[in-house]
Amino acid sequence: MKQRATDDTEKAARRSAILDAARKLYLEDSRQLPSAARIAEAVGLAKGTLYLYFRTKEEIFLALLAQEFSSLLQLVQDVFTSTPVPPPSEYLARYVAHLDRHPELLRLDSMAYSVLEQNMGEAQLRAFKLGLTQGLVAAGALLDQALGLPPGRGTTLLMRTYALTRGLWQSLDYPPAMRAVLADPVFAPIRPDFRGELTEALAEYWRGALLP
Amino acid sequence: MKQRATDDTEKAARRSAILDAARKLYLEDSRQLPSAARIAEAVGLAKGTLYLYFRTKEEIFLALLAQEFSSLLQLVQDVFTSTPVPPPSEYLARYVAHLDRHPELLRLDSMAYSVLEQNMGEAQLRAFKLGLTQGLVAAGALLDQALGLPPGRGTTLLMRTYALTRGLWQSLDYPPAMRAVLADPVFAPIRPDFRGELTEALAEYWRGALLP
Amino acid sequence: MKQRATDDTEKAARRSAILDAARKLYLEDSRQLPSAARIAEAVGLAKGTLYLYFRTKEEIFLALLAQEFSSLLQLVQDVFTSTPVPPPSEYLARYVAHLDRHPELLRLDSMAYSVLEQNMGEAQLRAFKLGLTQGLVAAGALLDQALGLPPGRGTTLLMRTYALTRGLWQSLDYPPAMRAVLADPVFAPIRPDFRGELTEALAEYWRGALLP
Amino acid sequence: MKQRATDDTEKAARRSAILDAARKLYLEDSRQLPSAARIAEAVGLAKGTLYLYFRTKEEIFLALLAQEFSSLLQLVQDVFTSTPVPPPSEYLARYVAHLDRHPELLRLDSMAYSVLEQNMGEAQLRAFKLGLTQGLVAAGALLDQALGLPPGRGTTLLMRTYALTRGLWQSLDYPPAMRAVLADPVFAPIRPDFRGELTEALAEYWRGALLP
DNA sequence: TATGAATGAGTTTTCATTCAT
DNA sequence: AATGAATGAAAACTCATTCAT
Repeated sequence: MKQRATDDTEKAARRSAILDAARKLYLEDSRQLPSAARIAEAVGLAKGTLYLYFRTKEEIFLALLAQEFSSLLQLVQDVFTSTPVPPPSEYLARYVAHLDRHPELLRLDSMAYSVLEQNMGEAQLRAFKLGLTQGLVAAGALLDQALGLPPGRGTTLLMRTYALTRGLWQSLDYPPAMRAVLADPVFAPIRPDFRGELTEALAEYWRGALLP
Repeated sequence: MKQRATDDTEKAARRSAILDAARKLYLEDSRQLPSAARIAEAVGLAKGTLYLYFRTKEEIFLALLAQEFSSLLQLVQDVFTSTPVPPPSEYLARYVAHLDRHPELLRLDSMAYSVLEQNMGEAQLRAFKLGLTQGLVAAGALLDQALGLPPGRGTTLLMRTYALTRGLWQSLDYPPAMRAVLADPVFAPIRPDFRGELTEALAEYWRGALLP
Repeated sequence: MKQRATDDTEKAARRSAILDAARKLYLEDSRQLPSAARIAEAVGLAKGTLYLYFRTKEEIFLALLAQEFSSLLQLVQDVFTSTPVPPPSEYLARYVAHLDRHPELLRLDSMAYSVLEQNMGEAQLRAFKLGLTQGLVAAGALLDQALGLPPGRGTTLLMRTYALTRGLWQSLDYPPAMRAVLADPVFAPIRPDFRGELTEALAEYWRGALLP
Repeated sequence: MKQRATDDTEKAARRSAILDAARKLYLEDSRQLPSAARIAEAVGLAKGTLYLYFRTKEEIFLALLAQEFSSLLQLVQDVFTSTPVPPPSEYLARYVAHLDRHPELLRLDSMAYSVLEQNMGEAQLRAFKLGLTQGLVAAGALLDQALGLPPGRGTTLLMRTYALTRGLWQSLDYPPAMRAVLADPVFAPIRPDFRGELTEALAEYWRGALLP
């Protein structure tokens, strides 16, 4: 990395490096957002420099989340613009696989509700939410087209799909400290196998949703 | 309230008073858990006294959540032990209505993921989770019986139902600061009408899940 | 000092101990207010304990200043309630001596203008100023009586006396770094002898003010 | 303004532009010195450029103060070199009027004590103080001549006059937050009318000082 | 000369929890 | 059992100044 990021490309790279460091640190201990000091140290920048690229620590977190959502939505495009159009089940399979490869996504998202309250300007929240919505609507439109759904229906499907995903995650993914607890047979009925449970639940939901 | 709680009834009453105060305070500002000092003041006890009834602040929060879940599961019993057995749609309608009357439930639950990580002993988490599971399994069994489902299926249904609920809530309920933002027409596609959205999504899910 | 200050007397003593430590530390380096951490360490209390006695660091500073002013005004009483009533010149001599014995007074006061802006609630400022005014008016009334002045005149005299004092101090007392500079003969015309200069200036002012 | 200041005239102009911007910004909010970034922005220069003209931010502040004092001393010349020599009262009237037209003077000066401590090299302080002294001595000499005073007496008079001024200002000018407070009748005895109070106090002082 | 990206020191305050009374 | 005084860890952010470009 150059000593100074002077043009826009270099600046974007630096921004990106900060996000990468934050993600990495977060995965090491996802009980809490890494401190600004640790992130700075990990990127090899001074604390103050972080604040040239993000106005608050929460903004870093939000940018990370935006990246994650963006790549999740990208999947819709990847799947439904290929020909012949694959069946929804293929999308769901790849969706689950994507979440598996990006364990930070649902963890970050599950902290979002608490974090967003704390230190975010309305404008920043709006921008974040707007970007998300636009991506969602665009992906939904693709779905409408590929599956011959009425306009807007794809967006709804995607949103409910993600809602079910997030809800299940929070029921089934427990902090390390909790893992031991869940091994106990009394917990069998809630089978803490996120991937299998998600696959099945989504299949049920989509079956109901796509009924004529 | 007596000055000193000597017998078990009095102690339970005091415990209960603490939880009531905590719930009330939380509803006044659900962006964060009320501080131990404020709760104490609201119940009319000294700060230290709180710690005679709960080991940590998070334990108060967890006890509250347990109460909420318990009353939500109670609904299953209320509905499915009546004769003739009402159709699932009635359960769903009453479920949605219950959530409406208990706005603290989903808010508390949405903070749980972050909070539980922070300051909970494993034993306490286990106890909480165990109680929840037992209630869930019992309610699931009732469902199995009433609807003639295979054993364990009711539990699964209830868990997925709640997962969808929680996931949608987090997508659609935004902090006061965010409300204004969501009013913007660009956000129309994600219709921030939690109740309607939930009703429809649950109907779809149950339709898919109950298909032969 | 007891481990815990339970009654009001002990609390007042603790408050006082904090102020004493703050004054001592300030005199050691009057370029800036000592940090909360250093004060706490000096009194032998935890940082947090300071905030049980004062709401902000600035409040400590203000309380200190209030003490100083109070003892300065006390002097008026000491002098002008004795019989026979001594001449004003005696009061002035003792006034100058008092300032000499309390080097922190004028230093603190000279920082006040900047500090007060920073972190003070209006209510606290008001309380401070009000106390000061009441003390000033009471002392002024004593002066009126002792010297047979028209009502209110004593207050005015005292205020102007202090104004001249503070103004001269700021012209003549320079930070250690500056001392060397002032030794230079080119500065002779402004004779950096605060005590002498003050004595003479006050004599002139009072002469003019007490003319018939 | 040219892009690059190459000769001395251009450099002086740039220096002057910086001071003007600093003064303007300071008047907008005199609770604190404007930040280097804001000054740079206001002049249309980069932050770094400021440091080509002033070594520290405090040096900017000091240069500003020097300007102000210089124009205040200029008044002595304006008044006492006219013929016939006007009475001291006229000088005092114009002195008060000047302060009225230059609200930044006393405000800046009142912050000086705190600020000067913090970040000034001894050499810079010396230069500042020296300039001030020379101006004061020169003005004092004019006074001696005009009023037939013993040598050095004029300098003393001016210094004490300014001391009284500064001291009264600090007693009577309060930050905006304090204004509301002072409106309260309990504060009447200290009549927060700087101009009137100053006029009267100076009259008394000069009367006493010019007595035979 | 001018720029502006990078630096990094520095400090208050909150609040869950403990424990002397 | 109840009190409430005492504890102390923990971290974001600003902004004057430097120096690579």
